[in-house]
Amino acid sequence: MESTTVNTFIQMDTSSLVDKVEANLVQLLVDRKLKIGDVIPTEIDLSKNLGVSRTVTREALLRLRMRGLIETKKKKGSVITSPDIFSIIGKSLDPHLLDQETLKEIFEMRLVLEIGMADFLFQNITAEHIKELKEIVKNEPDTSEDYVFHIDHEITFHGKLYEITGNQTLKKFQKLLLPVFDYVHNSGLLKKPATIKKFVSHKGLVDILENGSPELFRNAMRNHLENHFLRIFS
Amino acid sequence: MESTTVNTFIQMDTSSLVDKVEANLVQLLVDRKLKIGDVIPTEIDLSKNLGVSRTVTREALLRLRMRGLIETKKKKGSVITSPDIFSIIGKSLDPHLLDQETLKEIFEMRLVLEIGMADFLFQNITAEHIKELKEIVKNEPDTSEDYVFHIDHEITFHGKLYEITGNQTLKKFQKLLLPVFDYVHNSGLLKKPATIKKFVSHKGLVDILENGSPELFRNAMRNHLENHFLRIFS
DNA sequence: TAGTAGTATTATGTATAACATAATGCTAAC
DNA sequence: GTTAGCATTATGTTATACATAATACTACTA
Repeated sequence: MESTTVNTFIQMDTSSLVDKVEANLVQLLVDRKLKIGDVIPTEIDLSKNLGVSRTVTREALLRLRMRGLIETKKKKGSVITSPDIFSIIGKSLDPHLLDQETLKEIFEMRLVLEIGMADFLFQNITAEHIKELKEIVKNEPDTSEDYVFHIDHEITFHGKLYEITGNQTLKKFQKLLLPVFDYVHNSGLLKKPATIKKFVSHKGLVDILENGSPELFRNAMRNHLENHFLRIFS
Repeated sequence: MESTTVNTFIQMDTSSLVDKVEANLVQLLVDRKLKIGDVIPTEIDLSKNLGVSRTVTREALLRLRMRGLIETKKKKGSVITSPDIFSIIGKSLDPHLLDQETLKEIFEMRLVLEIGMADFLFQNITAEHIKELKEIVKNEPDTSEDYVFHIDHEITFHGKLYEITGNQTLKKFQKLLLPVFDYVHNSGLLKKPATIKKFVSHKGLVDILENGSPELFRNAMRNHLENHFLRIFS
């Protein structure tokens, strides 16, 4: 708690006009006064009704557009759209601009996700899924020796796992982070393959999915991913 | 593959001037021509050098600002900042604008994360952490009967767990999703508490962290969170 | 009458100029 | 040496005009 005297001060409203207009428009969406598919008035109409210049209106609309709340077409004006956070983020997530520490942590996060997924996998998996997974890993070498990670193959396999969980948001999240993984794989951050005594391959994972338990799967996945992981930082 | 005739057509460049300027500036960042902390020229200087109007430059800068790549101060101009994806997302993540299915999936995602965290928790946890956790759960009732979830208490406890992992990105991600949880808790989406035979309390979790194993913790956490989870959808 | 070329209309995209405002630095008075 | 007050500067905001692309409309031709 601060001194009572200080607390009597009123916080100034330092927000700009654009801030206010933006908040105003978002509030309209939240209140469902405007629903998905609705077209919103033209910049000029909005400006008149809000009592601000067209410039300000434009900047506010630009922000909404960047947030994925509207789409703007020439002539027809803007229409409300359902925001897909992850695709929005994806557009402005440039791995080149992340520092090494963050990249490492994102890799860790992937590890956490794929270990934590186990229960959902076993809960949702079907014979059909198993079949598809087997198809994916068919041409993969059996042992870990001189096994070269092919990033595309990696993505296909692990992407399938995310898909099996049935959780669209999770899947989108993975898709979002793909460029990051891709970047790490292609940018010399990876060291020589670390040799782990007993490396679990994709085939091994599929086998466990078919015959094993969530517990077994978690350990196997940890082993599998740690092999990647250890390659990033000495 | 399409017909060869069609392929001979050259894709038109439909991007707007603002698009180009934005890409141009981002490229500068990526190429490390501009580093974190650097101040970038004034809008007027940029406009002159790029050969576009101040309007265009402003819009491009606004986009960079929304992407968290720069911060703008009056008078001093803009400075390059290290982008914090999650705080950016947070600003444009409004639970009110998400549909029920997505909300449910985000809750599932939390479950996945907190189960998957187990290994990292046991790897990083110290006696000091245990002490702090015990302090947090001190005033909590022992059994599950008529136990009322206090959202603040929830956040404190689970937030601490994220913190213990030592993964800043993970922690930020949790912080990002907090408004979503808060919204769900306060918006009537939650049904009556589901009665699970053997409910694991926060105290139970701390106990396992002190004396148990990752395996035990995962099962306990699953049990613990499912109690929340079952309250969302009938 | 149907179909198309050409024109009009309209709303966003871009440019320019001017003033408002806030943060910073400078100067002079005490 | 401190501070009030002014000057400076770069962003914030307004206003106006024109460019451009998408749509709607019109009239002409087969």
